[in-house]
Amino acid sequence: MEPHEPDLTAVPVTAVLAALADDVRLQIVRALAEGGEAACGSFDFGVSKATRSHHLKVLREAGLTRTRAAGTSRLVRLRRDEVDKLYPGLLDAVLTSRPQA
Amino acid sequence: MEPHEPDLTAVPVTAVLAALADDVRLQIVRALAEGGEAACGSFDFGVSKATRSHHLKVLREAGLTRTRAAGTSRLVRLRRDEVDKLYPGLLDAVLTSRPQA
DNA sequence: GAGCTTGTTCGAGAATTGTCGAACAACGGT
DNA sequence: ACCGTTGTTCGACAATTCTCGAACAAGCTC
Repeated sequence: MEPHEPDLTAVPVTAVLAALADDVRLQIVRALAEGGEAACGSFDFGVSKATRSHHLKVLREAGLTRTRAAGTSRLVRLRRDEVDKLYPGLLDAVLTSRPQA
Repeated sequence: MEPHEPDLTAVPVTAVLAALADDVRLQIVRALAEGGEAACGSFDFGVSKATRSHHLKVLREAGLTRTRAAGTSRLVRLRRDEVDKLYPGLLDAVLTSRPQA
């Protein structure tokens, strides 16, 4: 069972935007942008682990993250370079916005 | 009845992204970016006028467009400068992506 | 004023999405 | 081998969103 990490060019731009258009997922992306690779469990934003797993799947299938197994954990990281190359300014614009707006 | 055009800084970034994360609305934004101000009726992307009106409302309430009355029509335009200032690169990233992805 | 054009608003239905608990799977340590 | 930890998957339910036709409102023209 592959993690299903698509080529970013194959993902509709609306799917990328939709992936970023959620508070929980945006918090995950912010954490990844700031802290680099992190275990799934390190994201605790007030949702159940089932919900968190769902959000990570959305991000992964939108081509925004990559996941690799590490023991009993899974490490997630942002596909920063690829996203920046295909959508220059997108992540910057989203990430530098004050978290509250 | 006001058009309800919020200050862009008052709109959550997730709402802005969600507004852009739809095919019909993205086509509208593209058309506005390319052709400047346009009447609501000029957008014909295969949806009913009720649906089109709904999408224009979403864009307006996300702070992305402004609307002004002009006779029996309403002219819509992109708030390009404001968006670019608050989210540099966002519109560029979205608009320059080939329409099909 | 009658009639046409242009848009908005009002339900309502279909589809998608976010959320959860419970069950399952894989790994590591004792 | 057992157990605890870490995640994923499976229904299920609630909420949101997209879509439409019909009704309504406002403005122009005859």
